[in-house]
Amino acid sequence: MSFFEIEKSIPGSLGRAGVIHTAHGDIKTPAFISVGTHGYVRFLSADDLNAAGAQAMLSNGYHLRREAPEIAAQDGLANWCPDRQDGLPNSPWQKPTITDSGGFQVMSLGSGLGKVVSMEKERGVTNTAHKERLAHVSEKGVDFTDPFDGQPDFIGPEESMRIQCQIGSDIHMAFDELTSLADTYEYNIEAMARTERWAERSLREHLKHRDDLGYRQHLYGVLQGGRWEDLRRSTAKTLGAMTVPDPATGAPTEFDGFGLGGAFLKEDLGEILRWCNEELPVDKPRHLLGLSHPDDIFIGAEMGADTFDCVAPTREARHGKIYTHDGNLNLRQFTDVEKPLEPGCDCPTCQAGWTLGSLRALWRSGDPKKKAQYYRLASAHNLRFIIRLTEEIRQSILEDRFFDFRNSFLRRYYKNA
RNA sequence: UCCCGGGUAGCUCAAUGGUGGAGCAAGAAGCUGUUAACUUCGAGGUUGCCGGUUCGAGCCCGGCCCCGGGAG
Repeated sequence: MSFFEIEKSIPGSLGRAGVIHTAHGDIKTPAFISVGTHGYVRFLSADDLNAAGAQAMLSNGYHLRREAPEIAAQDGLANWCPDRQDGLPNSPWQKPTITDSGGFQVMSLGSGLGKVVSMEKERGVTNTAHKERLAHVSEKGVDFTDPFDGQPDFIGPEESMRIQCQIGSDIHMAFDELTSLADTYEYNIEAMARTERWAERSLREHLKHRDDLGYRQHLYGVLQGGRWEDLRRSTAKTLGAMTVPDPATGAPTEFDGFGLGGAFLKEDLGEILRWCNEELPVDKPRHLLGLSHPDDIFIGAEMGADTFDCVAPTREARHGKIYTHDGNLNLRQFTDVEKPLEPGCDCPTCQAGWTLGSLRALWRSGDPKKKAQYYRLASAHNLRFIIRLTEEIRQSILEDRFFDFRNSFLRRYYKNA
């Protein structure tokens, strides 16, 4: 059985529905992967994730670097009981897992430290001064300063691969450098070429350790190149064709899939994904890193992305944004204890009868336990909303009605925008 | 009844006699491979009341009204 199978494609476009097979279960695509940076999704238990229809969880190699040996000793991330900070009981996820390499932190602790990741042109992004950064890039790798305790850590491709292979996620990302919207064409050439060299080193190291925990772990190469067509097509060809000899058999070995990375302007996203995916091998899965607003998911699915991850559904829930088919609600504005979040919603929160006013009361109370309950209920709702969206996109592809579904969904969702 | 302390934004409190501020709450905006139960932003005032001294009073003086503590 191959790692990835395509079940149906969208006629005339790059999109498809398929299934990824891992040692810890299958992922039916397109799929949204919920983000559990520290090995668990904040304020949601494994049972909550299952109730929301989650198929997989994405954690972070940088943030779990110190726990990695302990995770390996417990047979990998799927079986690991994390020491949770949100008061929920510790229990393992036991389903497919993905880890990011720490490449996002190269930007978020480096050039983007203290800034938001924006897709809006008019926001005018600037880079953080070098001396203020907590991540400094060299050819060898990245010197990080831990944002909490100030401890230094060096992580390069080899270190990232060893960490991820100890964590034992089913899918790893090659160690990459995410550039910011403020970076120039010239800097993107430099960073992309370095990311390609890091990709080869990542693949070489990964092959040494991918079976260390007794099951096959997979590696995705990550595409950068900013908003430039020549860079995107070039790196897609380079990484799509990259091979390294398997240390056991000597057989040329490729990446198992690809991560689509970068900071995007919304208006550029579709074109950039098209450039990448027209060049990448068709039969390998592609993960669009870090996006989940409905318009982005539709563009991603149309342009051939198979999986998505993002902190937005859960973070925005904690910050009072409630997702609905008619657009998002700011919970601050809703006090009606009779009004449902969304009539007919199949999420556990709505099924249990929670309303906008009752959730708002929990959120605005001064009681930490009630607030934690709010975070859980709202996160479950938003997560279910986005997961259901990917389920429906998948179904629409299988039934040959993707564009009809897209048009009706987006028209309603953004009608007030 | 007397003594002491206090009365300033919704709350807790700042403010040499010289343009009344902060934290929290409330309100609004933002958030896209989590430094994020976070960040940003406005708005909010007859300084208990009445009078006096002063160029100028939240502040000093007198009276009154509340609140807390103590004494009897």
